[in-house]
Amino acid sequence: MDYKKVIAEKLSQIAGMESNESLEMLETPQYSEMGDIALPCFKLSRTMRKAPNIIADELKEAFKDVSGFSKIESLKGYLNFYVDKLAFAKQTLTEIIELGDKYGTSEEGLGKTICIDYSSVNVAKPLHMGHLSTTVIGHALYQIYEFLGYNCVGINHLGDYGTQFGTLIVAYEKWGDKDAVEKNGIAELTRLYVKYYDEEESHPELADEARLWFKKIEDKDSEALELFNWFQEITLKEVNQTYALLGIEFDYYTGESFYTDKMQPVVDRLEETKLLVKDQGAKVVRLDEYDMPPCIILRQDGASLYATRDMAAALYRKQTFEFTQCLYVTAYQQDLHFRQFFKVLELAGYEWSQDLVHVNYGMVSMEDGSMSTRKGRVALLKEVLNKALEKANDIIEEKNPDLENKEDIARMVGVGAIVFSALKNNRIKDIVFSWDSALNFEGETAPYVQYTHARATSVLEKSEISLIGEADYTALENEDAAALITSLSEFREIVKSAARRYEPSMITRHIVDMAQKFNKYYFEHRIIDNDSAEKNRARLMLAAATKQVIKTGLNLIGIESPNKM
RNA sequence: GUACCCGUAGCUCAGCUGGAUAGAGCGUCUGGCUACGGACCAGAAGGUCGUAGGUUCGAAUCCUAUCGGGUACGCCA
Repeated sequence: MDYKKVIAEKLSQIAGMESNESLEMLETPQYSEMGDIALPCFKLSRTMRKAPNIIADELKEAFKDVSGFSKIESLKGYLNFYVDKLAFAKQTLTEIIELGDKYGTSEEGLGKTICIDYSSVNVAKPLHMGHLSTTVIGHALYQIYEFLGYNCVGINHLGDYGTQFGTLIVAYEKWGDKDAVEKNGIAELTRLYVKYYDEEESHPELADEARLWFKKIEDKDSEALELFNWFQEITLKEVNQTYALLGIEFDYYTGESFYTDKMQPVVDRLEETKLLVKDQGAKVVRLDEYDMPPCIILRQDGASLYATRDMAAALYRKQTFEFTQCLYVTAYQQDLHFRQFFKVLELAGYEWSQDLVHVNYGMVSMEDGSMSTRKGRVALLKEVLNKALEKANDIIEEKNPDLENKEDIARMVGVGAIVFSALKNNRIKDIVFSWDSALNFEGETAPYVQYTHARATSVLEKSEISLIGEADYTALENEDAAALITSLSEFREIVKSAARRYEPSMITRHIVDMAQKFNKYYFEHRIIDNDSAEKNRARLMLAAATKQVIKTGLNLIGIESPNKM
């Protein structure tokens, strides 16, 4: 039963409004003393030409016969509805327990496909902290949309195009060693890069060689391609270990180079629509009308650019996957780029350009300055994860040394802590990486929530009463239980909002909210007690429902829920 | 210079399409394990919601201006 709908329908009858219009007027009060659903009557006072408090009084009478509410109260121009707690508790808990991990799912996405472009690792470069946000946000959105019934396509848009790969071949040919690369992977490739740039200072002619090698890659010269593919293989093998640790898999690893032969149609279309104009030797699309600098499509030498490739990729994805939306999870530094190429596609007549979404996020920097590969200030993602894992392990040794599968649990907790910290705040916020806060396991953190889950599990295991059978929900007639049940029931809407706003942090925060309310309840009330089996059952159902929703929520943001820790 | 983003407690942040008394966590101080897991719970202290106008019955939320911080602005990605 949807209480808001019931109220909205009745209100529509009385005030003669559309039902969605009256639904929008309803809100959830800030304080539970003011009821569960509130109708502010201020706007009605204009059309009804009466004082809000009088309208509220009158509506109170009109709502008298509506069932499902234990009390309806008129207060200071608000009409406050108090839902029948017993019925609500029964409905919410039985629903969660019956649906299990399906609770919160939806069919809104059936038959729709969403492409998610995230993580975008560069060939021959390691994953560092700068990749954390895109990787975990993208993965969370993937999980969330799948949960809502969408078909998701996860794409790792590899950075595998550019002269840099020519330089890498030069470096490898001159100073490289097959075994060293096989053995040390990306670290060795990075060493070769650095060596190259050192040498280039005194031997500028190396740059010509690099350009030549890159040209060979583009021309699909077999020797060049073989080396390049090998570098890619080495890179993927290594980064996949980190992805595995995070529990992430991609459907496609189609990088920039994949689109090199797919750009002509884009250029042709821009020519046909007369959007492409020559400017200082380059070909651009002017965007002055839209308060943006021109979007460069072709360089003076005729070579394509970032925007050109991204447009080719968008076209390809539209044709291949027929997406209803295509999300790009990249940092806000690229805001302009996305606004530009979305606009160019729109001007070129691709009406689906409005389905392209730049899911931007803030930058990660180190405490002692900004993140820079050259200055060696990057924290590698795998190092951060390993450190968190060690910390989790230490805590387990200290608090629960007899725990089984310690390594597994330490992985879930340690990795969870890092993922959680990246999904706790709104995407747009910049993050200053600090070991202290990343390795903090108390308060609003993954371990806190996981601990709550383990606690609920523990109680459930301890009890011998089955969840099936008559339950006496009067055992849950207290503020703490009511607050928890409300929070659990809000989960569905939270998931939908998180999807609508591309904001996984909404889920993260709600999980914390549920955990806090459970812990409060747990502290104030016994779950297993010496009263009737029916009362015990009601309280156990509350614990079971909490366990379920926390687990589902954590899963959506890519975090596991250990039963013990 | 232009465009966009951010500004809420000492710190890190919530606050949905404007609604009643602005909320968490961390840190500080204090208290709580003889019953289901103390990675927990409770209490205290801490606020001109950057500033100034405006719209409104009502503004942290919308508009304008302004200050502070950030990002991006043609042949890199």
